[in-house]
Amino acid sequence: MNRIYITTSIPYVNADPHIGFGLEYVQVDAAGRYWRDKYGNDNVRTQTGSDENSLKNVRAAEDAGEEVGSFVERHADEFVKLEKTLNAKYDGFIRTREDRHIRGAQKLWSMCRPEDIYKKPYTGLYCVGCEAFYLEKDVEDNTCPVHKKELETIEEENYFFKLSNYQDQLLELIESDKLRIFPENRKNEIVSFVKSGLEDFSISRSQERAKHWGVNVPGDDSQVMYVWFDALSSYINALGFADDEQGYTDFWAENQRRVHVIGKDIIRFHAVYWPAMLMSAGVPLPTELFVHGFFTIEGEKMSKSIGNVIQPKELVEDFGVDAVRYFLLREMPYADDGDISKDRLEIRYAELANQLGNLVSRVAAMTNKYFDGKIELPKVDWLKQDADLEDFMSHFNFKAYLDYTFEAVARANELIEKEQPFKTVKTDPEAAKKTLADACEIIRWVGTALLPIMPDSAAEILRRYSNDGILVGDPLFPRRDV
RNA sequence: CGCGGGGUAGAGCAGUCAGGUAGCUCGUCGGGCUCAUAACCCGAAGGUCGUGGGUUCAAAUCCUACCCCCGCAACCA
Repeated sequence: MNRIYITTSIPYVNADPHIGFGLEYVQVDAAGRYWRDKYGNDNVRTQTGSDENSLKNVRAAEDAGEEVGSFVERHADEFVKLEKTLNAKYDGFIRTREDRHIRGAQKLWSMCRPEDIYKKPYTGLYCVGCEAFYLEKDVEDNTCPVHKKELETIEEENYFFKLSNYQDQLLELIESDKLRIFPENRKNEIVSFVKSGLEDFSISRSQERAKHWGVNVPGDDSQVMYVWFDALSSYINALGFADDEQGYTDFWAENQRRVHVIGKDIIRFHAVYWPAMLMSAGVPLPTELFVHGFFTIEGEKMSKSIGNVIQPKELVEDFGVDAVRYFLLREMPYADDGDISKDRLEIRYAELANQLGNLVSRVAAMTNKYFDGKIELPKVDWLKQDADLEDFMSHFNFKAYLDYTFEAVARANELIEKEQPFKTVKTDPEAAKKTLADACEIIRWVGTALLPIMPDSAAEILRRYSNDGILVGDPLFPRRDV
C-alpha cells in the first residue's frame, strides 16, 4: 500500500501569513495533488496548522491590546483562508490550542523515557522589558540592547531533555538516509552539526515566564512546555495520536512515507530535536525532511522593520492564483534562496502567456479552422516521461519538474514552426493533421503534468483538448497592460 | 582562528562531489514566419568562471592563501 503524509510547518500566528509561508503551503499542496493522482485520494494526507502556544503570540497580542485567545484565533483564521487564496487542498488544519493537541503533547511527554527528562536550574541574563534571556556574548556591559537597562541574573528550575543520549543514533539515521534530508546541502549541514556535539535542551518554562500560556507539563502544573516540544508533536496529534485513532495508524505508525516540508531556519528542530523526542517515546520517526530556502524581496530580506512583507493575496489579486503558484514553484531554486521582484513576476507571467497560453490558442485555432476541431490523437508512450516527473516530485524539486514540463511546451512550438501546418494544410492536409495531432498530444501531456502546479489552468487545458474534440477559448493568461 | 551558503556573459541561474572544447533562461542585435495572446522559430554578439599561488598533459571543477556578499550563532519558532 502506497501512502504518504506530508506536512507544512505550523507557523506561529502573531501576524497574517506572508509569501514565505505561501511557498511552503503551495509546495505541500502541489506534492499532495501529485501523489493523490498516483496513490488515490484516500492514501494521501496533507496537513497544516497553527502554532498558538508561542510566547511571541502573547507579546504580539499585548502590543495589539487584545486578549491572547481571540488574537491567535483571528490570525489563525487568516491562515485557514490561505486554502482559498492559493487554491490549496488540505486534509487537516490543527491549532495547538485544541484539546486533541494538548492531550497529544502531554502523552508524548509522558511516553518519553524517564531518564531522558530531568530537572535542572537554569541561570541567565534576563530583560524584563523583552521578557527574554540574552547570552553574555550578545550584550555589552550587562545592558539590554533594546531597553538599555541592566539585565537581571535570574535562576529558574526547568525540565531538560537528554539530547546527548541520541547523538550516535541520530547520526546513523541521517547518514544512512533512514531519515532522509534533502537537498543534500541541508543533510551535510545537519550531519556536521550533530557531529559537533549535541547539548541537552530546555523543554519547559515556569508559568510566570510563559505568562500562563501554553501546554502544562504533565504532573507539574508549575511548568509549561517549551513551545517547540508541543509544536512538533502537532504532526502526530493531527492524526489522532492522543486517542490512537485509525488515521494515526494509517498515516504515521504504519506508513512508509512521513514527510515534513520545512524552511531552512527550523531544520535543527526537525532533524535533531523531534527525532530524538520520538525515539525517546518509542514512536516512529519521520522518514523525509524537505528543506526549502527563503525568498528575499527585491534582493532584501523580508522583514517587518524594512516594511517589505508581501502577503500571498496581494500577488494573487494582481497575477491570478495559478500564475502565483507557478512563480513560487519555478522561481525558488532547489537548494538555495530565491527572490521575488516585480520584474521577475512579470517575466514569469509573460512566459506563461507567450509560451503555454499562446500554444494552447494557436493549436486549437488551427485545429478548428482546418479540421473542425476533430482530430484523432495518437497513442503516446508516456512512461518514460512519467518516471522523470515522478523523480523530480519525489525530491520536491518543483523547479526541475517545471523546467522539464516547459521543455515540452517549447518542443510543441518548434514542431509547428518546422512542420508549418498552416501551409501544409493547403498542399498536404494529412500532414497538417498529423502535425496538429502531435501538438495536441504534447499539450495534453503538459496539461496533465501541470495539474498539481496550476490546478485550474491545467484542468481547462485538458477540457479543451479532450477526446471529444478540440475547443477554442479565451486566453488562459491574458496579456497584462503594463 | 565561530559555523554555513554564495561570488560563472547586462540580469537570474546550471555546471564544481566522479578535472578534458563554458551552458540555460531573460535581455540586446540580425533574420524567418504569419496558425496564434505583436505571440512563435532560427542565428549572432557578449564571460581572464571573485583574486593570487600550486598540482596536472589539461582546472570553473582538486589543493592553498586572500577579498567581497548573505545567513546563522543552539533554551528567545
